[in-house]
Order: sequence, then C-alpha cells, then structure tokens
Amino acid sequence: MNDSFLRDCLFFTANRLGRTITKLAEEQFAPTGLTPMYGYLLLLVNGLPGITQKELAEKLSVTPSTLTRFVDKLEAKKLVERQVSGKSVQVFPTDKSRELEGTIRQASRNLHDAYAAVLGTESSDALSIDLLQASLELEKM
Amino acid sequence: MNDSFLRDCLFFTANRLGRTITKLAEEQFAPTGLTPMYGYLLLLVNGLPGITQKELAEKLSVTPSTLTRFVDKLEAKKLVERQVSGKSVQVFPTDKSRELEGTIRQASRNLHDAYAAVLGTESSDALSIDLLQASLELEKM
DNA sequence: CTATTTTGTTTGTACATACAAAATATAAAA
DNA sequence: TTTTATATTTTGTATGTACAAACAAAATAG
Repeated sequence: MNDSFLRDCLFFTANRLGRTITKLAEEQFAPTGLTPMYGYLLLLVNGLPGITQKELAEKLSVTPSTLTRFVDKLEAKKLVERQVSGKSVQVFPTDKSRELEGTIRQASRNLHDAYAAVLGTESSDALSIDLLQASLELEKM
Repeated sequence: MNDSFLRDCLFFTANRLGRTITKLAEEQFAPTGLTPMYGYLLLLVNGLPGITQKELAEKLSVTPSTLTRFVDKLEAKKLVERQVSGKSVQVFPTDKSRELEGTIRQASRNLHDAYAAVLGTESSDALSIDLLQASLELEKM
C-alpha cells in the first residue's frame, strides 16, 4: 500500500519531530519546574523586561490568546508581573524568575547536547535553521 | 539580549514549523471534513483493512491512548469500524471512508503543492525526509 | 493447570494551543 | 468633544495529545 505520506508530508514529519523532541525537552527542563515553552518565555521576559504580550506572541509564534494563557500561569506562579500600558500589557520579571535564569539556560544547553549527541552537532544545528527558515516563509503566505 | 534559542533550539523550531504547517494543512483538508491527522489515519485504514490500533499508533507515532481517541471519533462518524480480536482491536474502513479516499489524496496533493510552491519542491521534500530521519533517531533514545 | 507477567486498549485527567467573539483602551475623525 | 475606528487582550470553547491507572486478554513459568 502507499503510505508514502508518512515520510513525504511536511505536516506529518514536522509534527512527529515536534512530539518526539517535546518529550526530550520536557525531561531536560524538569529541573526548572517549567515546560520548555514557559522556560523560553521567561528567558525573553528576563532579557527584555517590559516586553509586551504582542511582541512575545510574535517572537514565540503563538497566538495572542495562547500567550494570555501562558502569562496567566506564570503570573500565578509569581514568575512574571503584568503592567497595563495603554492598550498593551507589559510583562516584567520577578526576583524569582531572575533566579531561575541560570537553571533554564542550563536545561537548554543540556537539551541541545542531548539531541546533538544523537543527530550530530552540525546537522542538528543546520536542521534547526532550516526549520526556522521554512516556518518564516510559510508564515508569509 | 540573547534570544538565539529561538533559532538554535530544535524543540522550538520543530514545534514552530509544526504549528505553521498544521494551519496550512487544515485549510487544504477542509474539503474532506477531516483534520489532516484523521485524513492520514483513514488512508492507512483504507490501505490496510484490519490493521490493529497498535500498528496504527506506531505508524503515526502517537500514543495508544491518543489513537483510541482518534478511532472513537472516526467510528462516531461511521468512517471506520472496530472489531475486537483477542487483546487487539482491528480497524476496518466503511463504504463512506472508501468514498473519501480520493478527496483525501487530493487534499494531500494540494497541501504538498502549496508548501512546495513556497519552499521549493526539492528542498521541501528533502526537509521532510530529514525530519523523519531525525525523529526516528531521537525515538531510539 | 493455575499464578504471574506481559501486551493492548480504554478512561480520567491535564495541558498546549487555536479560533471567534467580547471587552478594553487608545487614536483618529467629524 | 463626541463618535468611530483600530489595536490589544481576554474569555469561552474546542481539539490534539500525553500520562497514569484500570482493565482485559494472552503468554509464560512453575
């Protein structure tokens, strides 16, 4: 039978890799007490205190509604603070999130090391760039 | 600030592309009345009548519990039938699903054409193969 | 041939994510 | 200055997906 779509279809292969690497990433991020997405969100907020939700949604390529939910959770954990500013909402780090910065960066490095050990450093880095490039082009459609 | 993880981290870039292409795929699959994942599941069942849920879960790289949910929905829509066989469950197509086969294959082609028009046929096909290869290797971990 | 283990499925629950519609707040126009 | 338009966020709701536990059937060991 013809099940070539299992390898030929970018929808399928991209989401498959997404599921696989999410699992690996969650393991590596366990010490942070956060899932990888929340960890990266915190890095952005720590690095750009006062960044708006709109900007965060764009950088992370999630919808504004999703971002609202993320910030709700981080706020509940006292990891960020909201400040309304005109029609935007700015997001600020807390002491607690600044303390987590190092742990998150370490988890991120561990994740990279883990998959690079399997896929090779060169090729996994190249793959990541190709993926970003592809999504940027498709988002323009 | 250092937000290089937005391009260097395979967790992030794979899932980003996954979100982007899922949206495109859902548009192209709209005429089938199914989301892409369900469409591909039906193609597998049509091509291998009596395939077990375990085999389907492996081919699609989702967990067995997820597959149960998928089959529940397709069964409710009269698009597949279950038949218990020992501790396994075999899944069979219905007339309705066989009628949909052509529509699904067309949607799949349209999806491929849509992203190939943006990314290039060669490079999008190569990317898809790289993605599958990467997930196969990471799933061995 | 019974007791234990393994394998496959289902169910309860939880989270990430999206879309559409509603709410909010500023900016622009009249 | 009141009205209208626009940008941002939030809320309601829905789907995909996972894990852990429960369950059922089969395989294996004693």
